[in-house]
Amino acid sequence: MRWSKSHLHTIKEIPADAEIASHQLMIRAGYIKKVAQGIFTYGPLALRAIRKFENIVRHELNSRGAVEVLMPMVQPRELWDESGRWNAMGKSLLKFKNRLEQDFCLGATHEEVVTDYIRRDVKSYRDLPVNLYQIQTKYRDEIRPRFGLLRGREFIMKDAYSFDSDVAGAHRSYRLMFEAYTAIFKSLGVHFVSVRADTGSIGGTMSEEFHILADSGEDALLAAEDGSFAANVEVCPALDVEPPVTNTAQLKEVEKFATPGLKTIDDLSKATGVPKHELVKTLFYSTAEEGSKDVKPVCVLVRGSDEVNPIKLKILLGLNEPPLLLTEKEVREVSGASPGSCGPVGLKIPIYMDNGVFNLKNYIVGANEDGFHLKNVNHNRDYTPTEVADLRVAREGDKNPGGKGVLKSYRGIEVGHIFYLGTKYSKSMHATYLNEKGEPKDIEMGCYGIGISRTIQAVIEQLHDKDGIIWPTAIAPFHVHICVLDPSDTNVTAVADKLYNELQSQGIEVLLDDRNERPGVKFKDADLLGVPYRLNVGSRGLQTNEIEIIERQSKKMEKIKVDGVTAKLRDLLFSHA
RNA sequence: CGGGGUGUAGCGCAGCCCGGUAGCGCGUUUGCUUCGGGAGCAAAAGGUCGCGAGUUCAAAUCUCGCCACCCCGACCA
Repeated sequence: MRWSKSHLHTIKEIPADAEIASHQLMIRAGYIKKVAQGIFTYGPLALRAIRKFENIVRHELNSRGAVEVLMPMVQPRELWDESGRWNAMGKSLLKFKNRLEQDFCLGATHEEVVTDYIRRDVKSYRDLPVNLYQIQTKYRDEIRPRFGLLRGREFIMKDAYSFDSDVAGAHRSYRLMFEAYTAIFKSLGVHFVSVRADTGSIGGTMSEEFHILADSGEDALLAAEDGSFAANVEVCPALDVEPPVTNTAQLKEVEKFATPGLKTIDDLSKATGVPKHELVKTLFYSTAEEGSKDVKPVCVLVRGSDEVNPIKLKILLGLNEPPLLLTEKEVREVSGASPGSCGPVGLKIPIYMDNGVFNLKNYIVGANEDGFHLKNVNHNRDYTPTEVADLRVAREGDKNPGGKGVLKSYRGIEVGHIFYLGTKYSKSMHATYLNEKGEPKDIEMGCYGIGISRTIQAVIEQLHDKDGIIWPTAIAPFHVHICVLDPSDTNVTAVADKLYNELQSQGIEVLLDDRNERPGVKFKDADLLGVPYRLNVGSRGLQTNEIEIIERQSKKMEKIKVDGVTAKLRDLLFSHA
């Protein structure tokens, strides 16, 4: 591709509305242009990177028996009513009416459409298993789009759906996709991890996320250093390194004492001298469905040093969404006191206790009376917890639930997510098959997503330096970037053109900077765009029949004879594959 | 939706407090000189100051309303 004819435009200045490096670089390098909040046009170079990544994905999926299809972006309400998600998806599903006042939505995900598709054709166990996927634009009406392609409203996604006749088969399909995803992200040459994850609104019982590691990532991850365990903090079991010693202290009498103005655990710890991990925090959550007037409050107890993980509460209570904290007013109605002075004693609602509280004795809690706390409180004497469970947020330094050692924290960008769905959709949408005995059975399903456009930017977020992007060869828009340093020198342009043609004939993708610009401008732009190898073709070097080859990542330069360039690049690009 | 902030030339910003000629840098166009890490000089084009109303002789500037965008929280590939 010749720069002069390719609508490539870079900018020097950092755009004001881009916060993180990858977003700034994509805009500066002209890869993307914002059209509306969270909606972008992909420029020619971005599209090349996207297509390359798509083809890696296709290759790994096809080779494992998945079949590509393409489903509609506009979907009728009826299908979403069948699964119950027309309402359950909430506002992230963009709904609209056509001229006949019929309801439609833009595809945010395709479980409904794909289940409808297969149920029309799959009749027998002989038709299974099958795994269908597509690469397509999705629309989700995100609350707050940000970070460019990392959280867009419109984005390119690969979504795959597996259909099996039994659980064992579904697990095989799941493992196969796990292997495919591992191969896909490995081929990008980035640091990534797979972690245990929450299933969110998709549903299902088994789920793993793939993350590209980056400090600016939105997800907090915990992983053992020996690789024996990794999870999203959302679902990471919280285990104390030192198992709590059985406290054999004598139970003392409950005493009420005044704590005027003490509202936080910090205040209380300072005033009483009791360390935070021996204090008990009392919180209230609403377990009611969204939009319902009823609050259905529950009480949660954790140590003062811990935080409640609402997702664990969601899972424990079998809710669809993580419960929300009660407002101050609601807390007052439930407990009779404001949030700083609440405790479990005397409450008439379910009380869920975190494991960490269980071994405490003679502890301090709020008295459910403003300005007062109780000391020497003990559960199973002064109140009875409904259930004791793991409810706190795990953190760095906690015991590794999968083996030896402790957990370390990382930040990641979620680029892939695989779910075992079971029969959630096949049941509600009546997707059945006949087994060997002629009995109708619900089809076992799995679904598997990769954020294609997000991955492109996540790679940049992990691989860049102060000068620009550093593409891994696998998804680089071009392999080689030729800088024509003296565009008015016919000898220089002749050599550059010859190389351009010769390299392309060998399957090497070349961007030729043939603009009438000074060398410095071209060097800066080459670094910004991030193509793995750069050739400098200039009159100075051609005096000795030499040109320079520079590796983008290391900035290492080597001079080679013109004749040797093609062989050298073939060696660099393809030999170790 | 809650909290904070910003809207002035294609991009990045100043001007606003204290009302009176719309400015700077980058980019763009033309010419000359330059030519290996974002060149120099000269000239030029380009703006309903987010939108609407109000106050005033006079509003980018003061007041009110609306809109858009950005940042911090609850969702997700």
